[in-house]
Amino acid sequence: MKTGPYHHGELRAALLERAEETLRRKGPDALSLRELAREAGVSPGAPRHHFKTKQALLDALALDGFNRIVATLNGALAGAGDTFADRLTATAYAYVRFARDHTALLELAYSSKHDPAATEELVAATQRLSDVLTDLVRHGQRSGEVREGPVERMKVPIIAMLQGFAAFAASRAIDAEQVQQELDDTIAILLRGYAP
Amino acid sequence: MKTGPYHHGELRAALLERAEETLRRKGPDALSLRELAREAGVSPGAPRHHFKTKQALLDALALDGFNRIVATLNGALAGAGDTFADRLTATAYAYVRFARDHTALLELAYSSKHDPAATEELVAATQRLSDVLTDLVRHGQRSGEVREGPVERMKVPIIAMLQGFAAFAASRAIDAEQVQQELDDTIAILLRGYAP
DNA sequence: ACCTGAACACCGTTCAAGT
DNA sequence: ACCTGAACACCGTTCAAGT
Repeated sequence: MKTGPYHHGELRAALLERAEETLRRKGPDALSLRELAREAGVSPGAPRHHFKTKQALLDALALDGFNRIVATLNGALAGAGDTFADRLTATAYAYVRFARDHTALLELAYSSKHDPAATEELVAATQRLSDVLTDLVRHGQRSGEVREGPVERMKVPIIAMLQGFAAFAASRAIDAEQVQQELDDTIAILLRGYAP
Repeated sequence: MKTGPYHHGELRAALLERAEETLRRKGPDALSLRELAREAGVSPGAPRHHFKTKQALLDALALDGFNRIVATLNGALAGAGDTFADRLTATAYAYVRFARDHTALLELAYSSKHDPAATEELVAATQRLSDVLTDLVRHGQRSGEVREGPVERMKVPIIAMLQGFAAFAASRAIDAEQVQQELDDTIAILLRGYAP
C-alpha cells in the first residue's frame, strides 16, 4: 500500500546506499540492479535514469570508496606524531583497517573494469590517494629520516606493501592480531630500507 | 552435422581449457557456463557432471593457477644465482611477469569465494606457494645475507610486496618498463631492510 | 556414467508509454 | 524529468529422460 516515497529526488542516493550495504554484506557478485530497484520500491527500468548501466553504479561506488580512504588516511595522519615512523605507521594502520572493514569496496575500487567515461574522476581520485603517500615520503626526506631520491619512485614500495596487506585482508581471513604483528614487522623492515 | 566428438572422456578438460582462454581474454565476468557448454558442443546441463557448480569450475581454475605459479617460481629459482639478492630478484621478476600475463587467473586464485569443499586443495596449493618464499628467506639467513628472525614472520614483507605488484599489474596498465624499475627499487629497499 | 532437453527463477538492458 | 511495465536475450541450476 505504499504510495511512492520515491518518484522524486532520492532514488540515486538510495540506490547507492543500498548498494554499498549489499556490497559489504554479500559481496560484489550479489549486487543486482533489479534487486536494488525492488528494495527501493521502484520498477526495474528506473535506475537507468541515474546510472546508465550497472557498471556506472559500480564506478560511482568505487569513486566513493577512494574518497573515503583518502579521508581516512588524512584523518589518521592528522592525529599522528611528527616522525616518519609515526606517520608511516599511522597510514599503514588506517589503510589496513579500512581494507579489513571495507574489503569488497576496496576490491571494487581497484578493480580493472574502467568505464572510460567515469575513468577521469577515478583517475583523479587515485591521484589524490597517491598524493597522500607522496607527502608522507617527502616529509620523511625533509626531516632526514628517509634517504634522498625521487619521491615518485621512493613511494612505490610503501604502496606495494599497503596493497599487499589489503590483499591479505581481502583473501584469507587471518586473525587481526597476527596481521597486526606482520604489519609491524613489515613497517620495521621498510623503515630500515628507507633510512639514509 | 558434427556427431559428438565429445559424449565421452574429454569434456572436463575441454571446459577447463576454454574457460581459461575466456578468462584470459575477456575477464572473469564474461565466463558463462552455458557459453562454455555451447563452445564444447554440449547441452547446458552437461557441465554439471564435471563441475557441480560454476564456482567449482572457478575453484579448479584457481587451483591450476596456483600450481602454475609455483612451477614458474621454481623454474625461475632453478636458473638463478646463489645469492639472496639473485634469488629474491628472480622470484619477484617471475611473479610479476606471471601476474602481468595471467592477471585474471591470479585475481581469481586469490579471490575470496571459497567453496569450502574445494578449499582443502586450494589451501594446500597456497601452502606450497608460501613454502617457496619460506625456502627463499631461510636460504638467505643461512648464507648470512638475511638477518635472524622467525622465517614465517620474516617472509611476510616479501609476500606483501609481490601481492602489491600483482595488484599494480592487475589494475592499472602501466608500461612494463616503469614497473620493472619500480620493482628494482623496491627489491633494493627490501634488501637493505633484510640485511643483518 | 554421461549427456539431452526442457523448465524454473533469475539477470541487465531497452523502450514505448505514462505522469 | 522521472518512472512504469512489458519485452528481449541472456544467465545458473535442476531434473526427468534418454543412450
